[in-house]
Amino acid sequence: MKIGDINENKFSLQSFAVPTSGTFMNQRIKLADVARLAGVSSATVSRSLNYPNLLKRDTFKKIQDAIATLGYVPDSAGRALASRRTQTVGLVVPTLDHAIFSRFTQTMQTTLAESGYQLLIASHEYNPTLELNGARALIERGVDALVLVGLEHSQALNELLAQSGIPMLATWALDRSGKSLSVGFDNQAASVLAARHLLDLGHREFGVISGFLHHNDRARARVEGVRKALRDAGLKLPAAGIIEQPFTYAGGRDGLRALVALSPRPTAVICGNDLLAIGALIECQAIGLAVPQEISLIGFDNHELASHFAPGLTTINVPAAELGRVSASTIMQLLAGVMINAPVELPIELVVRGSTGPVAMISKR
Amino acid sequence: MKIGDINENKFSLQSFAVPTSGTFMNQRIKLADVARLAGVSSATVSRSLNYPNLLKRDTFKKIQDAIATLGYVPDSAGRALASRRTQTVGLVVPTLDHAIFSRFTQTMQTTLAESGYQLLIASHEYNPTLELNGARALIERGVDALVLVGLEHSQALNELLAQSGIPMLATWALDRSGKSLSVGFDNQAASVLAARHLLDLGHREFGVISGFLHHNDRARARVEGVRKALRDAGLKLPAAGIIEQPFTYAGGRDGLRALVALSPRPTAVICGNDLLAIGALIECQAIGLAVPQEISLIGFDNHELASHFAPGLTTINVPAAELGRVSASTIMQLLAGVMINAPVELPIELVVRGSTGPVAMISKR
DNA sequence: TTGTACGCGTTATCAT
DNA sequence: ATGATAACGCGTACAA
Repeated sequence: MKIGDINENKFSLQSFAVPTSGTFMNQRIKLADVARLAGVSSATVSRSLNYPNLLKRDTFKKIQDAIATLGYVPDSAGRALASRRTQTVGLVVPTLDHAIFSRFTQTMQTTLAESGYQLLIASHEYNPTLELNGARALIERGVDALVLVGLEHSQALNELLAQSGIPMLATWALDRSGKSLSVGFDNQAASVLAARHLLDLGHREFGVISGFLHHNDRARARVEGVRKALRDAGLKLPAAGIIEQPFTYAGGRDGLRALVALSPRPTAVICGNDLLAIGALIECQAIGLAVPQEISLIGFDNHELASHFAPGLTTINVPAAELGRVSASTIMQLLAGVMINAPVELPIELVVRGSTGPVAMISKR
Repeated sequence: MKIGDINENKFSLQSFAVPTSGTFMNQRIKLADVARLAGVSSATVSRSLNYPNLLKRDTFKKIQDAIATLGYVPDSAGRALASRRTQTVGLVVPTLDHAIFSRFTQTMQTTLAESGYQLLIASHEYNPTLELNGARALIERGVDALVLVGLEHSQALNELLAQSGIPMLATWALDRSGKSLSVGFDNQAASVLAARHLLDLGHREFGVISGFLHHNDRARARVEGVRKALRDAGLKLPAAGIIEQPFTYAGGRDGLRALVALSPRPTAVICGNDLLAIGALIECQAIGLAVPQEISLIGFDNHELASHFAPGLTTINVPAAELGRVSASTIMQLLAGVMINAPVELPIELVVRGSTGPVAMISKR
């Protein structure tokens, strides 16, 4: 082959680049170059990429060889423009700083990558404006689908979603109304489970350490679950018994300190997530309150850590990794044209631990 | 205006879509539509997007109005194809499951978003093949720059990077050779600092709990630092004193159990990251070893948690969030054409805590 | 300051 | 089974 064969209108002195050469070679190779080297039309090369089984074995091989020798890499911009799809999924999360969301993101990314999809992320730190901007940015990038956390969003975001017509998946919650497709679990039922368990143990005075309820429908559902379970038992959760704190260890410590100052003092405390629960545990330890002998603590989310150093803690395990996997595959189905018309509910578990390990697993499903 | 004005070749019965209408309206609006409504050429609309100050105030306003009424959203595929840039940065991390990397990712994303860039991520779980695949996928997506963790990569990945000619940034490490641009800190110097501190306290028997050293140049550098400090003091780190464990709490527990079984038993233990350090702490607590009275523990990374429940732990604070910020802005500079020819080094700190809080902060810079 | 016209790299439609 | 060619939506010389 001659040098000029590569990109008809350029002339270059270097011997044609093999992929293993780390030398300078920035004349980007395109589909047409491959076609010329393989002696076929560019349409055929394109087909070899997208519908390989439409080609004669022989032609396919020739093209594969040409691609290899030239080190051709398809350009996704051209591809996106022509095909109107980017093979890209957008994810908007509150933050990656919480283990549950980073774990969720991690498995989503891995699962999508297995199917050739890439993940574009944005985070909003529980700020609706940032959430809107993030979603808009991802939509502009042409994501084929968008994954959001929770059901409630700003009016502007809902409009943007409706207008863009892009497939959307809500996660970490269930939309029973059927207005949007959702994959998640029942936050309220989970804390009902927790509160019932504590009621069964004889507790009557409850406290809740929650994250900020504003702009967080999951957090509100969790508090609501406690309220409901108590109401069903003829009890009431006093307003003072709900402490809103930032999702940090320090928040958990402060929350517990506030609760033990109440009278009557709660004997049972339900924490909105793992950071809060562990913070509360640390504070108990610091002020010499035995868990669960003197005070029962239930924490949401994944408590690998808590189970190590405070075996008495009861936890509600939230399936963050599983949620990522299921969300990703649900998205893939959507994009493949499969109609899904019911929320996908994942089971949750209440894990009651004695000093030596789990003594009971109560599942909600 | 007439309905047919929007997209010359289509006819639609609906009144033209205002952005606040959540109705069906999926004839995507393009630059030319805006141009027509504003009564200007499409070139002018394009300029209003990219070089607004080249326009007459008046023209600009007209175009803004048209954009607003039509709810126009630029298509990044067309833009990328024409401009050869995607306003997208790729990040390949080992995993988002470790707090340091998710925190790093979080701040990178936020910082990039502030400048209109989006973040595409891939993770590889310390598997070089997955790292290669991830990088390749991101490059195919046309990322304007690529951020990797560490300096050592597979031969194939190095070749891919060289061939693609895409701007690359190495993070979490420093490339003093100047072969690649890097932003990070000196992992080895950090653990020298830690080991010296322990030597000064009179310790002579050392142990190290590390992550797996294979395919992890940062972990190797950390162990090497301990070895070096001991060598300088005329001591030797025995091979049996280096325990490789998975980066988990359980790994830390197992590691500590292995170390205390040695004879002579180490009185000083340096852990490769926070999960390992906290695991080791938990194990100390479980077997009734007082920290730091009976055994001194130093852990890498961010120990907000450890500082809460084990105030005696000395930590090497790794600036994960700061690293994300600096990495992002370094990338932005690179893309703006700024030449950077030295590694960007971030300071690290050894935080020595007494029972009530920090008693010393030893900085390395 | 604004308009004209072409090209970016790929897919898809229609032939053959 | 393969080829020719017209989109896809935008940026940017160059011209005016």
